[in-house]
Order: sequence, then structure tokens, then C-alpha cells
Amino acid sequence: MIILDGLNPAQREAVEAVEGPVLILAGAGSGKTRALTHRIAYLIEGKGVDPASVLALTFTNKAAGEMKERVERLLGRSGRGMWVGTFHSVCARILRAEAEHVGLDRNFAIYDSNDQLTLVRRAISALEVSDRQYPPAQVRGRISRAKNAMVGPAEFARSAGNIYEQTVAKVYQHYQREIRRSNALDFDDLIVEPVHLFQEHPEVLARYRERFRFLMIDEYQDTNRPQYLLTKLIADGRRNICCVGDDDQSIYRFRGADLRNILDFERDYPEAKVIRLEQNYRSTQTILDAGNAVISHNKGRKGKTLWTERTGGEKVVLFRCANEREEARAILDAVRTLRGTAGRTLRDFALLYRTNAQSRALEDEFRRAAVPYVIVGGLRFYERKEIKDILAYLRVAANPRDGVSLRRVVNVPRRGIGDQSLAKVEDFAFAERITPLEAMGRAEEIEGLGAKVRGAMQRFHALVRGLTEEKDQVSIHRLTEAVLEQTGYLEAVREEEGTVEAESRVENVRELLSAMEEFSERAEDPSLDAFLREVALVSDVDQWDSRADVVTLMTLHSAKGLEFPVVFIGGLEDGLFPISRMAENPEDLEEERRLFYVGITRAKERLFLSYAMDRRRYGSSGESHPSRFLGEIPEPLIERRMPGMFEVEKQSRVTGHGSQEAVTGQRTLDPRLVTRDTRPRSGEVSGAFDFEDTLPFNVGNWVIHPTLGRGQIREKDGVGPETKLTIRFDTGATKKIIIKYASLEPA
DNA sequence: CTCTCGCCTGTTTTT
DNA sequence: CAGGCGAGAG
Repeated sequence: MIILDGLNPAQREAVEAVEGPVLILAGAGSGKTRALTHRIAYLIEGKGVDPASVLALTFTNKAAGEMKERVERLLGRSGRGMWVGTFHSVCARILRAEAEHVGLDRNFAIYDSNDQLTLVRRAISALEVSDRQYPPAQVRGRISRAKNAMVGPAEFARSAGNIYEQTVAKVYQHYQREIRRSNALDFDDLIVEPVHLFQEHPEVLARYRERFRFLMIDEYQDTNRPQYLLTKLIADGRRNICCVGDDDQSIYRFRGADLRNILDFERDYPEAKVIRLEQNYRSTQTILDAGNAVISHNKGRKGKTLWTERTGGEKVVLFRCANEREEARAILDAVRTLRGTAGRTLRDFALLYRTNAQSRALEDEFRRAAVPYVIVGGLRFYERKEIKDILAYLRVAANPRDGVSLRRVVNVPRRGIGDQSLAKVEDFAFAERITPLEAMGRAEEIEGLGAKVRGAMQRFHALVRGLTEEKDQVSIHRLTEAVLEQTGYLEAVREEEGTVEAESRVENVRELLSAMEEFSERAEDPSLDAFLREVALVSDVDQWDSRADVVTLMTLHSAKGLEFPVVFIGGLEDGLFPISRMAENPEDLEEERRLFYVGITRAKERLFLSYAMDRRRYGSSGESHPSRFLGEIPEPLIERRMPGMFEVEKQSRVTGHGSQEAVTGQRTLDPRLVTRDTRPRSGEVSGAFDFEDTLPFNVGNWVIHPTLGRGQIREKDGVGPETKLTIRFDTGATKKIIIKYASLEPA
């Protein structure tokens, strides 16, 4: 059978074990997705299983999309009908279908962590609790943790031991009441509610068990308690559950992920078959050795050792840098040097870091050098102010009960409806048992409002009413244009700020409009409701386009599941990685180590690590020390370098005359011998060079891997991928340099 | 109700 | 150092 071809014995076993519980322990780069997709294909094609009875759960839309695509590639259209999606999107789908059992309207809103925070703040102020003693972010964290432990407000209140907890309990209660009144769910509810639904409605559960006879879960090590319960509830029907994961790559403990789910799989399913995928197809032996060595310092593991047939490989390069700026330059230099060698283009490079803030220094250098890059993560597109504003209008139109969104836009752009007036509206709404939006429609009846405010409220009410009526009649794109026109949003933005900021905002709104058009063309269900649901559940990595030829910058967390020929991991300093708060508790430290392991194992060919001896942390600078994790990599695997030292890779050659040795092949040059063009140029190779810096230099489209001393170009010969230069140095030596470089365009 | 200024606080990671 | 938030004035 074609589906079984090209699989190694372990993968094959994973594919063929379709009945009963199966745990696939899949090491990094071991062909996990391959095994999973082939397994699904085998089920459908080989075993004649109806695609509609297959449910595959992932953590990111990207992973889900990839899985779907690859199964379809194997099966053609016959894979249609299976459910492949993230936990969150599948749950949203189930809740929508079963809304009446949950006490929600089908068009419920999904609140992200920012919306949550707004709601927590409101609860705190409504309860007249001090937000200094109870920082909203912290309280939100407590509520989220409670939800992930399946503890509701009532139970939380019962078990609250001290004043602090009792107060949090009150906020939690208020929060939960408000979010329900808003016909909304937060990310945690999205998973928790289906669990409740299944627990309380056996007949509903039975329906889903009947439907999903084959359950597959990717990244099982990252499941939290509600996710675990959810899968267990469904799987306990037919017990055809296949979990794929790697305990060494569990990095979401802070989000409630519970490593015990994977470690105790065999206890939950005693008849389980456990399959280990240990052959790595991604990395060189050296990189794998480094990774294995690091992760072996962890205690709580299932234990497995990755191996590869690809022996050897370049050593792991470690840069010791004076500060973060020098670190950024060292990385930039390495990218420029390696670019073009071995056919590498910019998309082959990934710069990984522990915290988003670290991207700044890298960004500065790359921007200055005009090397194109993308940053994944940080502030997401859909979290930008202007985008959230527009979306909030749409969310209110879709779900008029959405209180958080209503508050967000009621006075944006300014309409003169402030907190005072809004409070009166809310009191009135509460007394009349109507929504605040409806209350605004009846502004005439509300006492103590000025005539102006009343008018503004009625106009606002009419605006939203109009949108609600139109929302299913016109495309989301048209609807959004209506919002922009009727609110004068863009004009207001332009007026408010200096043109620089404002223009980029306007630009972002345009981007939103085109994203909507794209959605309308692509989506099965192009409705506003569907769009809002998708938007609430996309992450930045989902949108990352691996085809663009640019360097990728992202956090180690975002990098999970991806691979790159060349990987840089920066900021390997104690206190930053591992982050100081995580270094105190052994379990947290192990998680940091797993994160490092994830980073290392993203690399296929080359791995560069770096640390700075002085790192600025909020403004002030401070002395840093190399990360303890560095000491866990065996010394023979490491090549230590100073920034500015670079390698002349095999394709570039410098031939010497006179006293200079020919430099061929790969070696490291003394930084003093290296140079940089100090003048701006535009394609013409000529003139004098100042050989005093320590970096390779650009001449037009070329990068010259430098030589020594000071000198001038005497001759040049050839254009295209190979140019010969003759340089006469001040020392009297003459050098011929052959430049071979496959730069694409002047960056 | 809006705006401005200045203080303060925080950087862990995200569906 | 930055962005967010509160206080106080117009």
C-alpha cells in the first residue's frame, strides 16, 4: 500500500495501530506529522473509515492546516469531512452547535486576554476593591488558573482560605456573571464549557462519541486539565485515541499544560500501545548531540534518545558578546556571510529569543543593514488599537450583548459619551433588565443626561442597529466600510495624531479590509460571525508565511513545530534564559531547559548561540553571566568565537599574493584582518576601501569577504556571480579577491 | 467631558 | 525606556 511506503518501522507501526489507545512519543524532527497524516490516510483509505468519524486536534491553526493539506495530498478529495482543528476552534464549533444546552446564543463572542483584563478591571472597580492590592493582571491569572483546574466561582469561594482569595473569589463571581451577560466566552471557557456540557448531558456526549470514533491529538504534552478531560470523555466510548507528543517539548506549563497527562497515559489507558519515534530526520549529529546532552539534565522524562543517520555537521558556534548590540551585529554578520552559501536564502534563517523584548536590538541592526526580516509575535495584527476598534464595532453588531466591545467603541471616535453618562445608562439597563445598548436607544427616559448626550446615544444606538440589520445582507467588507463611513473613524484618526502614526493606522485598516475580502473568497461560511470567530482564534504563527524570502525573528515558544537550516538563539544569559523567576523552582527550570531544547532542535544544519556580558534591562544596563544551560553542552561540540570573526565558507575564496597566505575552504579569520566598506555604494565596484572594521562589506550587490590592511581596488574583472578584484594594500601587498555571492537584490 | 502632563511600573512564554 | 494610567485643569 502506497500509504505505508517510505515509512520507517516505528512510523509504520504508528500508522497501522488504528484500534485502541496509542501513545506516540515523537522526538523532535522524527516525522511526527508524517506519521499522523499517514495514519489518518490509512484509516480512511486502508480501513474504509468514514472521514467524518475522524477528529484531529492540534494547538495551532497552522498545524491543523498543514495536517489537512497533507492528508488531502495523500487521499485527494476523499479526506473531506474529517474534523481537523485546534482545540479552541473545534470547541467553538461544538458550542455553537449546542448553544442551547450551554445557555448561550449561537453568535457568542470570544474574549481574548485583553478583553478579559478589561472585564476584570471593571469587576474590581464595581466591587470597590483596590486595584493596587489586587492587580487586575494577577487576578486574571488566578481566575484563569481556577478555570483550568475546573474550579467555578462558587467552589472557588468555598475553598478560599484567606482574605485575598475571598476577594479574588468575589471578582471571579462578578467576572463570570458579566461575561455570561455579554454572551461571551473567554479562551478558558471555550474548553471548559464543552467539558461541562458533556458531563451534564450524557445524550449529547453519546452523539459526539458516536460521531468521533477515531480521535487524534497532536502535542499532547501541552494539554491542560480541561483539554485532557475533553479528550478522555470523547475517547472513553470507542477508546480509539491516539496521542502524539514529546514530553521533552512541553513548554506551556504557565498556561496550565500538565505534563502528567502524557506521563500517565498508560495509567489512563492500561491497554495502550506505546510507540517511540526516535530517528531524527532534521538535524545534524552535532546539533542532536547538543540537544540530547542538554535535555538529559531533566529528571521528569519518559526518556528517549534521538539519533540520526546524518553523521557529523558543523560545530555549534557560540558568540560571546559585549552587549546586545554587538550580539545583534554578530548575528547579522553571520547571516550575511552564510547567505548565498550552500544555496541559502534569507528564509533559511531564524533568530530565536526568550522574550519578545529582545527582538528590538536585532530589528535595529537588520533594519539598518536593510536585510529584510519578519517578526512573528509581539503585538499581533488583530491586537492593534485601530483593528480592535473596528472589530469591536462589528462584534457589537454581531452580538449586541457584548459589553466589553460596546464600551470600547461607544466613545470612539469621540461622541461626548463619557464614563458618567455611561454609568447612568448601565444603571438604567440594569433596572429595566435590558442591554446597555437598548438603554441607549431609550436615552430620553434616562434621568440626568444632557440633551447632547442623549442625542449622541440615540445616534449611536441607531448606528449599531443599522449594522446589525445589515450584517447578513452585505459582505463583511462592505459592512466594515459602512462602519468607517458612518463613524468617520479614519478622519478622526488622522486628525488626532501626527501623520506618521496615523497613516500606518489607516494602512492597517486597509489591510483589515483586504484580509476580509480574502476571507470572503476563501471561507465556506463568509458570514460576519464566522469571520469574528476565526479572528479571535488565529495566532501570529498561523499567519507567518514561510515562502517570503526574509529572515524570521520569533520567540522560542512560537518556533515550536518549525524548522530552519540555520538557527540563532540569542540572550543565553542567566536571568534571561533561564529567566530568573524560573530558575528558583526545579520544575520551572526544567521547563526552561525544555524550551532551550526546543530551540536547539529547530536547527537542521547550523546552530549559533550567543550571550551578552552586559544587557540593558529596562533602561539601565547590567552585568550578565552566561546561561547555565551553555555548560550542559559538551565542550567538543562548541566552537567559541568573538563577534566579528566569521567564516569563509567553501564557495567564497580569497587568493593571496606576496606574503599573504591563501585562504581556502572554511576557517575563521582574525577579526583584525576583516574589513568593511565604509561608503554607501550603488553597484559600482571601484574606489578605495577602508579596511579597519571587522565586518564583511557590501559592494553593490556583492558581499566581499574581506582581507587585510588598507588598500585600493586596482582592477576588477567580471560581473555576475563571480567578480575578481585586485586590491593593492598600503603595505604594498597586492591581493586578488574572487567574490562569489548569490545575493538577490540590493536589500 | 477631554486633554495633558508626569509618574510609575514592568519583561516570560500564548490558544 | 516605553507605554499605560491617574490626577488635575480647561
